Parts: sequence; C-alpha cells; structure tokens
Amino acid sequence: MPKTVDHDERRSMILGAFVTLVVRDGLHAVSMRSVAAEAGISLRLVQYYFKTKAGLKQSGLAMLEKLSSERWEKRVGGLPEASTVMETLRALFVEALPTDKQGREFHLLWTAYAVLGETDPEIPNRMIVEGPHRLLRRVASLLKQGQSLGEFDAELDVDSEAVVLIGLIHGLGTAVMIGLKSGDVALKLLISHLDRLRAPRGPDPRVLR
Amino acid sequence: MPKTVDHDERRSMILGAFVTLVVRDGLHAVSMRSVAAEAGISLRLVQYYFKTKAGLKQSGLAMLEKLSSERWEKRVGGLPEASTVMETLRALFVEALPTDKQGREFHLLWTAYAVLGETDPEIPNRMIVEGPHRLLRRVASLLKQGQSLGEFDAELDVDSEAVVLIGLIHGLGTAVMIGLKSGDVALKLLISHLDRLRAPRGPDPRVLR
DNA sequence: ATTTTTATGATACAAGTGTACCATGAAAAA
DNA sequence: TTTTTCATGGTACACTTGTATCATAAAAAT
Repeated sequence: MPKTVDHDERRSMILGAFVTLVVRDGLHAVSMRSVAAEAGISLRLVQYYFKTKAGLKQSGLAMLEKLSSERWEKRVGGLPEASTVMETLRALFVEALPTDKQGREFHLLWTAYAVLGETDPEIPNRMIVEGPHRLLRRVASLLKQGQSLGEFDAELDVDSEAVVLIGLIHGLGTAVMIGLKSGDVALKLLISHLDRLRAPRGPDPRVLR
Repeated sequence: MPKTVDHDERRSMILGAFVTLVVRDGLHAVSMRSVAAEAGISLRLVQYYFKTKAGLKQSGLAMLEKLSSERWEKRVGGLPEASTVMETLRALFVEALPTDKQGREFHLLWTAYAVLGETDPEIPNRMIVEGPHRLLRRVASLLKQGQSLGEFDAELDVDSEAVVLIGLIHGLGTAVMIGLKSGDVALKLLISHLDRLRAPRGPDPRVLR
C-alpha cells in the first residue's frame, strides 16, 4: 500500500463536512459535490470513501448515533460519584434538549433522518429506532434504580414512565426547535415532570420517615 | 373570462396529488412534474396554478394546517353535548396521534415541514409555529375550563401543563411513527398522564369537598 | 364580428444530480 | 528495478430539476 492514509479519519473528516451541510442546507439539499467542496477534496474522493450517496447518508446516521452515545457516556461519567438518579436524568435532559448549538444540531439531524426513513427505503427502519430504543431501556433502568433507592414512587411502572419521558424529551425538543418555547422553559417543565414521579412524603428519600 | 374554471377547486385537486406524493416519496422528492403526472395534468398547469415550487410547498403547508383545524373542529363538534373536558382532550389525543392512516400522514407531513422550515428560508417560521401555538392556547383554555369545573387540580399551572401535553403528543407520535411503540400504548400513556392532572380527593368535584 | 382574456399545451434551456470511467503519481512488494 | 496496489484527479454521460417562452383553443367582452 502506498500513501498509507487513515481511512477512518478520512471518512469522519468527510462526515464532518456532511453534517455541516445538513445543518446549514438540510438533509435533502446535500450533494456529493457540495460535501466534496465543503471538505476541500475532489468529488472522486467522496465516491472513493463512501461509494454511493446512500452509503454517505447511512454513514452519517451511524456516526450521529455513535457521537450521541459517546457524549452521553461522557456526561454521565463526568458526574460526581455520589450523584442521585434524579441528577443523572437531569443531565440527560440537558444533553438531549436542543438548548445549545450542538443540541440543536443533533435534534435537527435526527428528526431529518426520522422523516427521511419514513419514505426512503435506503434508510432501514432499525437504524432509526435503534438509538431511541437503547435510550428507552437506559432510562427505564435508571428509573428502576431510583425506585429501589427510594427516590421514585415504588408504584410507578418504570417502562411506561420511561416512554413518557423520552416522548416528552423529543416533543419538547421540537417545541424548542420551532421556537414555540425556549430551552429554559422546556428544561424546567421536564424537571417538574420528573418531580411528579418522586416518592410520596419524606423530604430525604434515604432517610425513611 | 373563457372556460370559467374553479381555481380553488383546481388548486386543492393539485394539492391532493401533492400530498399523496409527499406521503409516498417524501417532501424532498416531490417535483413539479411528478405532481403534474399524479394529478393527470400537464406541467404547465402546475406552474399556472402555483407559479413556483416554493408556492406549491407553501400552499401545501397552509392546506395541511387548514385541514387539521377543520378535522379537529368537526370531531369536537361531534362530541355529545354534555362531554367533560377530559373527554374532549381524549378526543384530541385520538385525533392527533398517528394511529390511523390519516393520522400518520398528518404527522409525517407536519414533521417534514418542521424539518424543512429549519433550513429553508422559503418556509417562514411563523407558518410552522402558528398551528402548534393555536393548539397550545386551545389546550390551555380547555385545562382551565376543566379546572373551574373541578375536573382538574386547581393548583395546576395550566399553561405549563398544556405545553407538556402537546409536547407529549408530538413526542409519543414520533415514537409511534418510527415503530418504537404502538398507537394503543401511546394513547394509554397519554390518558394516564392526563389522569395525573385530576383533582385530588372528592368524588364529585362540583361539590366542594 | 372583432378583440381581449383565460386556460392549457408543448417545449426549450441552463443548471445540477449521481455514477462510471480513465488516467496517474507514488509508495510498497517482488 | 520492476510490478502491483492504493489514493487521487478529471471528466463524461444520462437524467432530472425549476423556470421561461411561444403557441393556441375557446369563451367572454366589445
């Protein structure tokens, strides 16, 4: 092999340009040529590293999924050792709501893919549903853990509440995106909703009273 | 004027073809020519009645908004005279969730436009936010009415709860669309959520405690 | 009966699209 | 040193796109 170039690095560099363009012009408006131009390379190279446009779009979605997973892991990892489940979930809200530029980008990207996946057979449905499903299980597991620690009402059906939570996250996220409500308000509403799930009576859950 | 053709009828006929194509191929894939073919007319006529493609897309969104308003009015109007606020809201859920074909179409269309509006300057943001905003006020007003009738907890901040409700409707709707959860489950979750807002203790709310 | 207006058809045009193909420098393998 | 393999450039092809233009049947207005 000659030039010994790092394919993975090359690919993620191109995907960076891809994401930039999707955010700016919309997923539908991105072309092989525009990606090449944005990445500062030739059209031929975009073909070389992704073969087809469908490949590029699929890789874009896969990368989106991976990146968001990593960010979430990192944020949870950065939490203090003795954090409550409540605090962990709050961190998820901050991460998932489109409050900052990164959050807006993610929401836009994901929703665009969700819409595209509804009509485009080149985007398999499982690629869309996979991420939310993982998140769903994770939230349910957190709620269950919170239940056993006495943070949340023991009567709750954690699976149901998890669905409601991620539905609420996405729905409020969309409300923020279109400018119906601000990110701050959405976050506050999400937290108040979570407060409703708290264990009844007793200010400190760890002290049984 | 010669042929004396009904422009409005013509336009809504073409918009019907437009919607059919958006649902089948996605908003991004609809072209002037495909709309013409689907409507069984010539390309020239699509131009004639909508001038430009931007005009077609804007009219599509406007029609979507109008149709959904009308459907909602009709459903509420069809409710029995003595319906509770709770029942009215339940009717909204059934109408808004993508449970049947029509519901799925609406959710897909609206979300596609919301995504498009994020990057396309030809779709003014107010056209996107207008519908949700009207719905928001309506739900808030219903909740308030329900409060004064004793159906809902008097302590509730109805405006906040309205935002949570429409966020939940949209979020769960998306969950149904991508196949994360079924429409039945989503509806059940929405209703249980509404139950949480019920007035505490007291079987007959109209009799004070 | 002539003129004007309306509704429609056909088509041309420039731009942009994804993909395929051919060429080539350079580095590793032989 | 020759040969093979990899990374890249350039470009051509067949389509599709939105829009503009020219033409015309027919009906209303004059």
